[in-house]
Amino acid sequence: MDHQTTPAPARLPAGRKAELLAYVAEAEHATVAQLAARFEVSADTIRRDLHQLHRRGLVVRTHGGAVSVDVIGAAEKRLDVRMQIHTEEKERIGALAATLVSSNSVLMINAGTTTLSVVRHLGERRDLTIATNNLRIATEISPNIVRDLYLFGGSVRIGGQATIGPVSLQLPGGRDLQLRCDLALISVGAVSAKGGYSTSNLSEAVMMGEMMERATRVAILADSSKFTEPLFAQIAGLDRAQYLVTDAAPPSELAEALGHAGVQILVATASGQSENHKAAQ
Amino acid sequence: MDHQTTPAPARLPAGRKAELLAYVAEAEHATVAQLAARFEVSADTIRRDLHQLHRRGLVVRTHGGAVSVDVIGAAEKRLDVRMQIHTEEKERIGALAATLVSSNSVLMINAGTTTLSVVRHLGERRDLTIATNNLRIATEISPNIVRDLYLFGGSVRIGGQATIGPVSLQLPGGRDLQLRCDLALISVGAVSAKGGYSTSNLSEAVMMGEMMERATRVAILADSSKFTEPLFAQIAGLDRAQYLVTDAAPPSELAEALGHAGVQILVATASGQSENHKAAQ
DNA sequence: ACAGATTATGCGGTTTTGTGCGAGTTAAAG
DNA sequence: CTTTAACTCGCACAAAACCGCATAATCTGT
Repeated sequence: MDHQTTPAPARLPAGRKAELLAYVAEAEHATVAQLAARFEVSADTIRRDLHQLHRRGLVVRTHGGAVSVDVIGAAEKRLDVRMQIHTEEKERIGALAATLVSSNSVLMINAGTTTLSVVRHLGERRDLTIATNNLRIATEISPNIVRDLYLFGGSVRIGGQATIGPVSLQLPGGRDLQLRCDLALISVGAVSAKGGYSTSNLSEAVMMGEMMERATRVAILADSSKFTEPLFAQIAGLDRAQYLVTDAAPPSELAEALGHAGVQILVATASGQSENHKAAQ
Repeated sequence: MDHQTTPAPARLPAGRKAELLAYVAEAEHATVAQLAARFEVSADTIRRDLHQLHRRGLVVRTHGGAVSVDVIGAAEKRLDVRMQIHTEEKERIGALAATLVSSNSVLMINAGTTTLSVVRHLGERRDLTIATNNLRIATEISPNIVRDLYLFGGSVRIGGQATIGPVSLQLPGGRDLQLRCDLALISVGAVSAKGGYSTSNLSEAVMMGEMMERATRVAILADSSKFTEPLFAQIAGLDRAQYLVTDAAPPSELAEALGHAGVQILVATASGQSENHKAAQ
């Protein structure tokens, strides 16, 4: 696989980024120096490009270069079926979001790997009441921290470990009860100034919206790759949440919109633990 | 498993970690010295890499090297299965009960290890519709054999991998639907001539009863240790089922009662054949 | 068309990360 | 109990990343 296509004279930034993405995708991995030489720009420019592509989730940035998302996906998928991509960012977000949870409170948690990582960090809490549509929570949670665990019934999303259905429970006795909770933990697909919170699956969007409506406080979980254009189905406007837990400060426009909507932004910095930096490998 | 792919020509740190992970995954275990030679870096670097992968749960660190999570995962799973007293009898019962299931049919399955073993033997079926309160089914079933999978919501029984609630589903739209199925697979706690089918948990008994009422045909799964006195909560009378799948012929008094109730007794023998007892009236 | 604003790029600084080496410590094996 | 191998910790050095700023290119509004 030779990449001697063009000497790349004067090209548009966007065009270069597209080629850069194609290059990384085909070569599976590339170093910054390599790319700088190939496109005849400075290493700093390559870094900035890769940073953008990383934020859009098209590439995984690493120290020294970048690797294709398929590669990391394939590598992790091969042996990590039970524990989906559990990256450093998601763990940090989960740990920070867990600080919003106090003992004896009532939670609603939607499906998703990010919310699952919150559950892993609830070690000190006790007597929680949790209602969720996430099947994995039932298997991963420690029995010590939970008083009651309820699972919303419905259709099981194939592949995903979640159910799709209404946010309600009919306990033996027949009639439907109105449910409330202290805190809803919702992992969304996208956060944008224009489109608010959104995701790509309509049924899931409905569920998330219902959970949010039943909650006294709402925390949105979204890593920085979710700061993009709105996706297919809008869940709610920005002002519907009290907290946004993420791993990097949102772009200024979005930050301003969130501030205007009264959303408190919690950023999980890497400094907490002296672990590795970006999502490696 | 030949790993003579590359002599490792100046790789990215992250890229090396990815390959390292793949190497460990395939070889199942590897020593630090081995990996250091393979990737042409110092043993210290390998140690640091393994430490990071360990923190992310992708590998298990041991003295001298690391082992793949699959291996220990499989070991745990075996242990897990053993914990459920996953005897050969139950597997035989599961295999035999699976013969009652035809493609394109609609099943209701209750919680329990015996019913779970039925699911493992459905390999050839296709386009099944399954409704259950068993969380394990959602994770263990192959997506190829199921068209739709529904989970009854409710309280999650601690320790047990099952939900407790009414046998109904409210899909988005609001109102409750009447459900029917072709076959209900019910694993019970006891079968007796006097007490019919019974179990020790009241809520579960209610669920089993509801599943049976909604089924055209009912198969009871019970190994021979269940031919005892009735337990706390009666589920239904003997005549409510069409089949009893077990691993040894019941005592004569019970066999007679079952025959009188019109129950066909399927015995899974050690040789894999099924004896077909239709007790004479 | 032109001035101002926005974006993109490169450069020089500092800071962080990755790596190897050596000393001291700990764990496994004979 | 001894001995060897592996681990931990601290340090040093180099590469990479980050930050701020200056400059060039591009876009926008009148």
